[in-house]
Amino acid sequence: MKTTHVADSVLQAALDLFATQGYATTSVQQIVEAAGVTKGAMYHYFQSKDDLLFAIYDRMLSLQKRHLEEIVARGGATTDVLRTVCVDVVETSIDLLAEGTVFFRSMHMLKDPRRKDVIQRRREYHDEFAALIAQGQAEGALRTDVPRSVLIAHFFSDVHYLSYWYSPSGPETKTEVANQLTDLFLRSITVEN
Amino acid sequence: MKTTHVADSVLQAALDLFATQGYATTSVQQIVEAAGVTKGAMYHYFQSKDDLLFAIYDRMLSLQKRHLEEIVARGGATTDVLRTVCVDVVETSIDLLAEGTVFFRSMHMLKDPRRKDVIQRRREYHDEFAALIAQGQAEGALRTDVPRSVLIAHFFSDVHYLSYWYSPSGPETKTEVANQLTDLFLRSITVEN
DNA sequence: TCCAACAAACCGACCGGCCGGTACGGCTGG
DNA sequence: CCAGCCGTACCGGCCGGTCGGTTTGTTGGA
Repeated sequence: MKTTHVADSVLQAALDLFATQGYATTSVQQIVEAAGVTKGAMYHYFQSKDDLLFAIYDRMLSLQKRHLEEIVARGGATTDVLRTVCVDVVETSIDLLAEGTVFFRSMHMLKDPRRKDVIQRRREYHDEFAALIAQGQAEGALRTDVPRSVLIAHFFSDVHYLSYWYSPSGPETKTEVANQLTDLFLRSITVEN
Repeated sequence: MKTTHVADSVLQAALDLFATQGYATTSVQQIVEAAGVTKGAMYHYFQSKDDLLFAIYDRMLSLQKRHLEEIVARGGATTDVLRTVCVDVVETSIDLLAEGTVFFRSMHMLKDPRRKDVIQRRREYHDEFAALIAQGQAEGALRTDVPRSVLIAHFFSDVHYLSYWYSPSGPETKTEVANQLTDLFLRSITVEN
């Protein structure tokens, strides 16, 4: 436990600073000062500044994927599963608001082997969601007159945009927003009665 | 015309590089080399690297605002105006895809007097859109059981996300996508029959 | 129980390199 | 001949990363 204290506080400081100032404009010196450690200590646990960014992404992607798979594994009617997934994705994204901010803003800064890795895992996540939509379409519950890729982009756009407008101290709780956005999304992609 | 040739090519090069590499990781040297001019020439027309970023934002915001006001001034039934606005915003955003990428990714890099200015103009734009939604609600055409701020975020999220997935060389034309996204949005915010 | 021996954790001064910006001089069209 | 236009060489500063050395912890043999 004691061993990872330095690494943890560095990661937290990096996350905060990256989210507020951006990755490129945050110096390693700022990070270690905010974390209360020295550069030497930091470079003992991380190989590069890039490592910090990747660690943030890694944690977020792992958590999101785990959530998605747990819900899908639980089973149920397709539309119910889809609704549960949507609500959970929004709620999780609100929990990880800072990570999301950094993710979308600074992904292009990752060096190449790791950037490819992140893109691939993100794609897998998208594909799993796409499979749910496809299943709903096959069952006749979801509309097919709009390309599936557009439907998916339409959903993830909401998730993506959260960090640009949602504030935990605002009028709505994360659960309310999650249900509202999910409702708007499902209403738009369900076949007319 | 000749006078602005240097300024134009610098701006174009800056836009391309900012969109692909990010603002902070693009050096002034790269920009002037890509534009085929020298640093001295560039600094004759721009005061700082910041100027380039602001010029890009300024052009985009002006164009978007002009479009919105023209459509609103043209008048008509509220829901028709709203549809026209939505389609136009998406189409315009696709035309300015690179600008959008830079905007959302690098806005936090703008120095403060100008950042405030950009945020303010963006807010005015949002407010004008919000007024349209409010009018639709007052007429009973749009639902009121979801906070208006959420409805608005729901729309702008689509616009925002375009630069992350849409490609002009992809299967769908900008007009198709504009109509599809507008349709999804309006369907979700219209009152049930 | 104590100490030698070693490893891991950590420190912080330092480095090469690049970056935004400037100084200044020459060119050139009117 | 002058005023704007542009080229070039250069600067101070900061940044990511390193490296030799010190401290702290741990192990094992007598």
